[in-house]
Amino acid sequence: MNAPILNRDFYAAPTLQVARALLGQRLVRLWQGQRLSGRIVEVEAYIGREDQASHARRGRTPRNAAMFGPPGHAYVYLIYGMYHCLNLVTETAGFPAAILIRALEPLEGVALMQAQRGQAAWRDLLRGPGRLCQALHIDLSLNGADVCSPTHGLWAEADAAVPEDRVLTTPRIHVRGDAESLARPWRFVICDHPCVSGPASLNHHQSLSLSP
DNA sequence: GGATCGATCGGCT
DNA sequence: GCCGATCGATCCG
Repeated sequence: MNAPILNRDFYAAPTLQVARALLGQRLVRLWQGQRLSGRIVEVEAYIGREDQASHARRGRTPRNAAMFGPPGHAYVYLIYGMYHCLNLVTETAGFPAAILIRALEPLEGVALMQAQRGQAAWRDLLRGPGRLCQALHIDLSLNGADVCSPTHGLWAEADAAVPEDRVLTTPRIHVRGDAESLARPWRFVICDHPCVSGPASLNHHQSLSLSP
């Protein structure tokens, strides 16, 4: 009696809405018959060709083709020659949009994931887009995989809802682009969650020091 | 064909 | 905070 797998309609919606709705849901990887999973605590949206921080800014290429495909599929790419990043494709075929999964709170298969990640501490196990792909055995073989069915061993399940006052939006981190793209608050995190990979709360000291 | 670069991470100063 | 690892995709000529 597992929770239902999030379906195509869930992903075939405005990307910012999907990004917000993914917080709190459970990302599941079936690996050699074992469930590895974590709660989604940090995501980033990449929307359209006008988004200068998106891989789709220069149009469709072999690497980013999945972003232009139908919703509810994975877009996985290799970065810095050593890590992978997982995105979930949104909206409609032909329009490039996806959500980068940046961090998870470990739930199931913790010992197996730790074995895969050099016995990383619980808090660091899935904290970061490269780390979570390593722990969940996600690589280029999953690029384009349908995540609306259990077929490829990767999907998201309905789980705990996150109340509005627990959600923080910030600009995306570690990205390049024009000032407009960099300013967009398209990063969504669960406020103050220990497994978030970047700023997880508004910094009161900074706010105070910036005030006259 | 060759040069450059990156939605990262871990180790070190 | 800074630096190097490491390699496929992309861009330039």
